[in-house]
Amino acid sequence: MGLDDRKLAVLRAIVEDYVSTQEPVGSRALVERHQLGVSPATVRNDMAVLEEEGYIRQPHTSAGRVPTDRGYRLFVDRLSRVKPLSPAERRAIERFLVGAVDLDDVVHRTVRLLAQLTRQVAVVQYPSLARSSVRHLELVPISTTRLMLVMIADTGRVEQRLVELPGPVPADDVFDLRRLVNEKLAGARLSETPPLVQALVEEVPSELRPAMTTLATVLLETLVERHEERIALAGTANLTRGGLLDFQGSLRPILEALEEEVVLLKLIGETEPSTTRVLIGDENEFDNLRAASVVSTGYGPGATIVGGLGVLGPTRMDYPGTIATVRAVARYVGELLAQN
Amino acid sequence: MGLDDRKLAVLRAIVEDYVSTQEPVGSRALVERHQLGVSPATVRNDMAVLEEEGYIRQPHTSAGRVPTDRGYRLFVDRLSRVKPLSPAERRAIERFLVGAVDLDDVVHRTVRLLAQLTRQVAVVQYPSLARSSVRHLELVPISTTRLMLVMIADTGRVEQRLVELPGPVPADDVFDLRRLVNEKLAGARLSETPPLVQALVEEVPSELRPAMTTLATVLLETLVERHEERIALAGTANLTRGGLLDFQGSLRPILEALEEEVVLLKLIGETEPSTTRVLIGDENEFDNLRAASVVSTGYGPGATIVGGLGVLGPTRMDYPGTIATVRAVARYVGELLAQN
DNA sequence: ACTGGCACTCGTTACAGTCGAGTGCCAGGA
DNA sequence: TCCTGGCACTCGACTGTAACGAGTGCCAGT
Repeated sequence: MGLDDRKLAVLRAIVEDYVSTQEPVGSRALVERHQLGVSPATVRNDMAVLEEEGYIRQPHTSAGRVPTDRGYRLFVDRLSRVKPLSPAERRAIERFLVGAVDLDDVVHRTVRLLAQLTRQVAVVQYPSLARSSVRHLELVPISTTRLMLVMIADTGRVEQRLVELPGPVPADDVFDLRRLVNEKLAGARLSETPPLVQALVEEVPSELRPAMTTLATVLLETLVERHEERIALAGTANLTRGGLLDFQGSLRPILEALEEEVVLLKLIGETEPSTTRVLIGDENEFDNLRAASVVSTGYGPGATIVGGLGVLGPTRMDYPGTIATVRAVARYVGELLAQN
Repeated sequence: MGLDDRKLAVLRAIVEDYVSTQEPVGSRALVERHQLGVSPATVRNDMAVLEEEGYIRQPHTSAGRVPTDRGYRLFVDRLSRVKPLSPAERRAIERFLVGAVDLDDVVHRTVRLLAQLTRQVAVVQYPSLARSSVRHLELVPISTTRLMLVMIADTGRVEQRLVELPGPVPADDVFDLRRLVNEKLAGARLSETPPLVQALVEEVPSELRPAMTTLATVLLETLVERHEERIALAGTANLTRGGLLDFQGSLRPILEALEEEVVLLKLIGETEPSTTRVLIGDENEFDNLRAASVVSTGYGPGATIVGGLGVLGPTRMDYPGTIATVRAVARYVGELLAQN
């Protein structure tokens, strides 16, 4: 059980070397590249203990050692030192994000930036509707029996839906509907709208009742149930970095997982606020992603969190660097959002 | 030069066999699996000619033959028979597309459907703004100096942009701006708006002039220059089908190309109307896609074309089947759009 | 508690040999 | 003239063997 300082140092050295060389690391190489102050034989003894405890393993009998998921976990929790961003990286972040023109633009730039800086697959969740408030609802007549409903949230998100009315509704009535809906809902948190919408249907003058009823249905669907979350993805080509060694030879399961919004949301959807979350290997719940790690965090204007972002890569990844980058990008995006 | 009927039949047989088995096909196997009515030796002579003409080649001296890009081209142009969709496929298409609730939904369902049916990477271009008309422009005040501009196109697309006004504009003025802008632009084709916007700025009452000027800038940017085209993608996991044999061992270049919207647009952006376009191997202009083929076509309500869709896969693909599917899906989507 | 030394394991590489699919070519026949 | 059977040849795929070497575990010595 007892892992003295040197054993921890050995584990750290193994992780660092393996991450950078991608090859199992042996005892001799270790003492050469790090100042451990002991001989290879001693290191071997330490390694035997580390292996017994499940922190490292040998791919085959006569090979060096490789960290296990558990080893990475220990490394991340206790051994990694914060790696400050290089000035070049800071500059890249700033340069990349100025000039963003609307929310879509911000999200797209962010996700590309993250992919580029970390050289991994980047995922950015649009500001969650659940955490947004209604800024304005617009009703645009398409024909006498059709409306386009446009919802603008305070986070900048815009959602639209076609509303098929039960019968023709004159322009004046549409005007009234718009006013009523906005009076009641503007400023409300999305998550609090259902009772308000319900109340609306009941309060509305009887001639507007049928139209309002269908409108309410669509509203609830749009605001609460459907779509809800959107996601942007970039850098899938980075999966091919490191040949086929990572991901045990097949990108198939990874690519499949990346196509599922639900999966991505679970991965980067923020849970505890403002912490950076690291999921290593089989710590995440999806079989397809057993060979991958995810580093994610929440972002938002000021202290509030409106969405998550993160990256996905091989378990053999540069955790300190990636964590630093993810955090930095999240902070910058938050500042950017605060300006709007 | 002269390719008699039998030689063409041989080529067709080679393509069909290679597509289904993924292995170089030899003369004996050919006569066994197809009723060519001649001996292997004869087929070998024909093969020699086909090879000389560049339609097939041998991976190595003692192997069977494999079609070249040129061979596929000839096959697609002259040898493939139309493959009718199976009833199951027809049903899948219908089932998949009913219940789509707005444009985003239509596009997403379509792209997933295409990927699923063809088992390849599917790409769907949103209805091109260039081919859309303005249905309505909405101005939503965010603060006294900020507006959210929302443009709704007749194709269902909705674009939004934040407008930073040069100074505070009272609500009444916003109201006027909205009316003016809609009077002038509603119904106009997007491509025809620039002069109209220009005229607007000049005609507007002087107290609205500064606001209208910035608004005009943003309008032009939104309507004509920026974003312009959007794209949906699905089925990247299908790239891993067929092991690493397709795409000469590395998905890297393919994945990189798929991340570039510009590339995708060039590939599936429709050129001549209503034709199905097939780009085989190096016929397309991107080095990264030398090992891939693209089947694409335009779609739109009725006879007009508003966007493109298609699939990307290995040159060794089932062209007749893929072409049939792409066409069918495009037709259904067109019908769906016509209903709105 | 650490170290040098040593036997051992086992994946990697190189090389030789066999097998067999597939070819090109030629001489003979319809 | 065109097709066919036959035959020698090529060359990749596979198999078996041997040498190599990185790395280990263990033990005796300091």
